[in-house]
Amino acid sequence: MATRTRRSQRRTDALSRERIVEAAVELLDAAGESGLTFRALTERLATGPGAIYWHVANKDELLAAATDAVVAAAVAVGPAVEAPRTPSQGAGAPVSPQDAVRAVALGLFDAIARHPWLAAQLATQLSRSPWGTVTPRIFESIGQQVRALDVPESSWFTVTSALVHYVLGAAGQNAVNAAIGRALPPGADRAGFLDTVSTAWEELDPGEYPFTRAVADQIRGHDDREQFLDGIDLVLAGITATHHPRQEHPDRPDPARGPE
Amino acid sequence: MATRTRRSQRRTDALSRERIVEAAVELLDAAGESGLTFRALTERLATGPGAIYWHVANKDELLAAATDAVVAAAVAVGPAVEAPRTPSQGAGAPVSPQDAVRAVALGLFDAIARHPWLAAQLATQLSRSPWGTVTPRIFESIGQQVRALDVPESSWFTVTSALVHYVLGAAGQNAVNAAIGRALPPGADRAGFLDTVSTAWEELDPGEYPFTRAVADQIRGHDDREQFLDGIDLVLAGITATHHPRQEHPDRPDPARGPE
DNA sequence: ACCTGAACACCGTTCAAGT
DNA sequence: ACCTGAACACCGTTCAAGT
Repeated sequence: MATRTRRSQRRTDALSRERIVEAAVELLDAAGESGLTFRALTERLATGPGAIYWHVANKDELLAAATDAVVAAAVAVGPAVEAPRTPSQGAGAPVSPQDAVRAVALGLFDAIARHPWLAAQLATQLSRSPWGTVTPRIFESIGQQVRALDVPESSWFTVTSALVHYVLGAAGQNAVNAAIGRALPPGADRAGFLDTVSTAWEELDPGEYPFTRAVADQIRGHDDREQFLDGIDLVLAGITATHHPRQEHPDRPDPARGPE
Repeated sequence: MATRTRRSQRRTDALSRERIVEAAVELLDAAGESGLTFRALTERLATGPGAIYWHVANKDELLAAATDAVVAAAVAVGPAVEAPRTPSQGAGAPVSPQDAVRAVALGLFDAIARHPWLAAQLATQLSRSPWGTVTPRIFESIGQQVRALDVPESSWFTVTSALVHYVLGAAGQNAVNAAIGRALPPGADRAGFLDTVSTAWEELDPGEYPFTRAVADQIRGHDDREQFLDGIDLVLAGITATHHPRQEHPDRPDPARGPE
């Protein structure tokens, strides 16, 4: 399971931005953000630092390129394992727009699970340059599904933003368990870890943390992906209740100006 | 507006973890994550690196402490400006649980707007140690409001997690505009910036980005906080539709095992 | 056009020594 | 118990020189 140093890699051909980014992703996967250094990179690519600087401007650009490459692959492929929740019917079977949203969301979720450094990197990247390639890529892949959701066009931006926000927040936070699972000693298992967190939460100060203590037990045996999808469904239900033509939502008087 | 080097600060008294964390936050606010170095810290505190290492273990711990301090202040105070959306009625006026959720969410939103480094730092912190102080702090402050939402206890964990995920994702992404507003040249204004992004999105490849191009115009004149609250309301509407006792949601057949 | 690799400025961290 | 500050290993980046 551990990716060993692959000396079998062809090292004869010329350097390229692509190969550099690929190596960067491998280093990030293997040892996290601190694992990506120009020293390690030059060693793996068998060159000097100057060669790398010929293809990328600096480390920030390299990190951005690595993030973009992983995100691009994630939204292109969709979720790694099972896609829609409906039973398998063969490829090309019609899926509901809701299932399509879930599939895209799971694709990003799984990407963060496979590349734990992605969570913090996405936050950094998005707040550094929203006009970069990463934001439109994610926005587009989710937005295309929103269009099929029968939501009025004036709400497209708001609704898509809400979904993107949820996905990024949830996927980021759930990088937790992926990272933990990797770091766990071979003896301990996932259930044991959840138990540890649950116990830690149960021991919080009762005056300050009454709610967290009360739900601490619900952590045990909970499934990341399942809860992630439950959250998506919550947002989808909210979209239906709020933006569906034939339905009113009685909860909020809408004091602010509506879109457009 | 720019925080100048405050030499007026009393520098006579002893160092403390508190003072170090405070200085760290100031450095982070002034120059971002790269602005926090032990060199800058020792200069500002007029000591040597050894003195700082007596109080904090290393830079990671210092970053975690700074993050926790800012989050603690944010969830304690609530939003910076206006709290509930209802017209002011004096302190202690009854607020709906929905408004309470919005207030807590806005508190975190505003904290990230004031401390742009917080977004990436939260992602890093949460994925590094979910059992740390930051996660329970956020979870508790939102969860206490969820309890008032009339949601069955078996759903507390799922519902609170969904809200937390949304808030972190949205607030993180919206650090964008705060950072931009700061970095903008004095001549350009916010509207001009939004116009730039909007235009950039409109120039994306039509084949690859049809949806993003279609909504690019909706970026112009959109308000961060307003959209953030719209997203919160979407989740709240979803909660009402899904978890409220007297209501069914027809959308999803719930194929997975329910909680508990 | 693309690559080499020594050199530079800067960083986090340590530790013997002081009070 | 708390602080000093020189020293160390390591990092991102540059640049004159090669092909």
